[in-house]
Amino acid sequence: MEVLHRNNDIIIRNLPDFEPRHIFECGQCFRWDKIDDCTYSGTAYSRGLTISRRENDIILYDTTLDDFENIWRGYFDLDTDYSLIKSALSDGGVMSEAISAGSGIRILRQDAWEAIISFIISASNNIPRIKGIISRLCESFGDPVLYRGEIRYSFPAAERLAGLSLEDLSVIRAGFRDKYILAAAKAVSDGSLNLNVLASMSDADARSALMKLRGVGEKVADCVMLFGLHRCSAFPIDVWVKRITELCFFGGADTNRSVIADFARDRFGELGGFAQQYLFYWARENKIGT
DNA sequence: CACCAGGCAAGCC
DNA sequence: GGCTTGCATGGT
Repeated sequence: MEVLHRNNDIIIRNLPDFEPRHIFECGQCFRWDKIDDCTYSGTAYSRGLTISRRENDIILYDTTLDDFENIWRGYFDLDTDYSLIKSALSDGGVMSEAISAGSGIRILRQDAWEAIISFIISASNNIPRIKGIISRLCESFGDPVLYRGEIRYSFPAAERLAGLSLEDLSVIRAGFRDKYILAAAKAVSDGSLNLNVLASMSDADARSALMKLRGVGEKVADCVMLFGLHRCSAFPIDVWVKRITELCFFGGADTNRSVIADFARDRFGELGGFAQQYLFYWARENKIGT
């Protein structure tokens, strides 16, 4: 991986296993929008960015070497070798098919607080609407962020949301999830859920600490584990993953989520989260079960 | 225009 | 413990 800094752009030469469409359309994040087939633009860690693939190069537009090293290098998980992960998960069967479909997926290292709120909002919701609610949340309560002459908004801090009333929050139209958002904000801002401590906990302890929050069950907790804490053994089982695993590994039979979770732990182990993302992307791309 | 969405909590047995 | 039901809102 060779990193060049030209004008205001960062160019990464010959970066394999990186496809913006796969990364941003696999359901892990909600603040990136498609510009064209190879280009997405979004906001993370209070920074705007447009990122594009040109052949084997990745271009990060209008950013700095400091932000690349301090934010984007980690955010895009650039120091992880996805070729190793993919070959370990390949089975010559359905996993190889799924990996082939989403070969450029990477698991973003997102902010834990943003992941908590984003996946509380995701419950019984569809992706376009989740994005809309989060967008209104940031525009209403985040801080302005300037990028390429455009005003964007940071993800609002827990302390900011903790001071709101349900009526204040009603502008984002989150439905029944509004009270969960406020309760989580209060828990984080008053220290009853300390995110620094959470990051240092064992997987089991972190998961059960998350599940003490209202609106956080097993699936949402696993999404926060995987996307917000980068605990890569987590295997969130949503409707898509349930359908695709039943179809591929249980002969299409309706299967209890705890049975699927046990299967995933045995089959994928520490790579469960990667397997889940390839399966999720593949299932959605092929509209499995719809 | 019904149906359902990257579920969860509460209430039941 | 496992199974049902209500939940706010709007995308398809």
